[in-house]
Order: sequence, then C-alpha cells, then structure tokens
Amino acid sequence: MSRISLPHDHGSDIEKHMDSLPKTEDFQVLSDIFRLLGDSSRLRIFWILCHCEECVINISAMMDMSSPAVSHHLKALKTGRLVVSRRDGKEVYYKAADTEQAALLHHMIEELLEIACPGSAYPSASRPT
Amino acid sequence: MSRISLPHDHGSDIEKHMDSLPKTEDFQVLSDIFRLLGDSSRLRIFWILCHCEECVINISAMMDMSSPAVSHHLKALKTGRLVVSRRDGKEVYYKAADTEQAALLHHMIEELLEIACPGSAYPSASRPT
DNA sequence: TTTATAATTAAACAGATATTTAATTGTTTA
DNA sequence: TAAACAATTAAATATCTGTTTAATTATAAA
Repeated sequence: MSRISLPHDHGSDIEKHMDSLPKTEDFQVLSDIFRLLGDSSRLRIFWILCHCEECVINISAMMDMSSPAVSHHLKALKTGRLVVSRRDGKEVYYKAADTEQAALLHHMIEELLEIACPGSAYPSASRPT
Repeated sequence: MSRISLPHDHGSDIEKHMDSLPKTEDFQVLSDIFRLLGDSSRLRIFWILCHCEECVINISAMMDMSSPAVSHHLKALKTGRLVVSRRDGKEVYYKAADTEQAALLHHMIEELLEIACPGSAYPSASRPT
C-alpha cells in the first residue's frame, strides 16, 4: 500500500483515489481529443460529418468559411482519427470515422446540447419529453 | 420546407440534416466546455475534483505544479461552472460541481479513458507490478 | 496539351493561452 | 499588534492556434 504525503492532511480518502489516478500521458491523450472539439468551427464540422458525408467546398459553404480554413480543421480532425476521407474524382469526401471513439463523442455532443442548450437541438424534430 | 443551395449537389440528404443543425451560438457554448478539458493539467485537476474535495496546495502537490498555475486553472473551471469552492479557515476547498453537466463530463472522461487508453484507468483493479 | 475546378500546403499574422515570478488579499495564530 | 500561511491576482513572457492570402498539387474536361 503506497503512502502519498501531501502538505495538508484533512482526513480525506485521497490516497485511495490517487492509487487509481490515470497516468499523465493518458490525460494528455484525452485532452488532445477534447481540444479537437474545443474550437466551435471544428466542433460544428465534426457534427456535420457525423450526420452526412460531404466534400470540402460544400462544408465550406455550410460553414461560411474559406476552404483553406476548413481544410486546416479537417486535417486536424483526421490526424485525431475523428474523421476519414476518400477521393472521388476532383473531390474529397469527409465523414465521421466509424469508431467507438467517434461514436462516443458524437453521442456526448448531442447529450451536452440538450443539457447546456435546451430547446436548441432539433427544433423542428421531436419534442423533448 | 427550406431549400439550401450548395455549390455541389450529389444526391445527399444534407438539407434534412441542415434543418436540425444547432445554432452557431450553441456550438460556441459546447466548444467552450470542451476547451476547458482540452488542457491536460486542467483535465487532470477536474478528474481529481470529481473524486475528492481538496485544498489548493494539496492539488498543487498532486499536480506537481505551482499554486498560481493551479489557481489559474481552478478559476477557469469555476467560471465554466464545472467546479465549486468553499473557504474553511485559511484554505479554499474545491470539488466538482453537483450538476448534470459535470456528471456527464466526468462519465465521459471515464468512458474515453477506457476506449482511448485501455488498461490504464484503475490499474489497481488489474494489478500491474 | 491547356484550362478549369477541387483541395491542400506554406507563409504570415493576429489573438489566445499556460506558466512563471512578484505583489496582494484574506485568515489564523503567536 | 505582528508574523506566518493559503490563495489569488498582476505583469511579463513564450508558445500555441486559427485565419488569411498566395502558391502548389491533383484530377477532369476542353
């Protein structure tokens, strides 16, 4: 049983939790994922690509953004393995990656939208119960 | 039924999804939340405060970080309503906010840890040497 | 081939951000 | 009161990041 000495000892159960504290590198891996979604443009692009597959100029049009800016974000999302791409002729189509990670993040975004922005998500569709 | 004109029309069902696309401001609200967790130090602090209540110098010791730096992150987390604080004598104790939002984020962090960093979370359960 | 379109990359810049050191505020104790 | 301790705030700095404009690569059509 490891004993961790801290400056102050109020009778907390901290050592118990410190034993299960994930490694520093793991927090780095996770924060890298969160940082990808920490930009509103990139988050919006990811949301779109969770719902359909689209080429860059259409994404640019939807985002009202230059294609170099969109391309920049797509590269970041792709490097982070949140989206995948395929070329068809002159166009490159992007969509959310078919992975557990991407699915979890998408699900969480929808949940957070309901909690943090009530009444906003799916205004035309199903009414919240 | 609104019609959205895009540069390219491959037969996608994009208009359907565009109808339910959340507002730009909502993506801003969400990305602000994600950005809070997009720094490994802040993410680690939040994780700790999801598991126990601690004073600043103990958090600093656990993080191996200066107290001004920790205080800086705590202020950001508090402004984002992810943590709360109370003063007791000379010390100020912080813990995760008792809100649906904080609970959802905590739950998601644990899930992401399992997916993205398998075998890392809760090593005491799997007994590494 | 030349021309046009789609996408990426490069360079530059402005704005944001994390950390450090120093100064300050708040609380307890001697 | 003064001194010590806990925490925050301020100023400074170095780094990172998102966007723009310009240049480049890739594919298709003329």
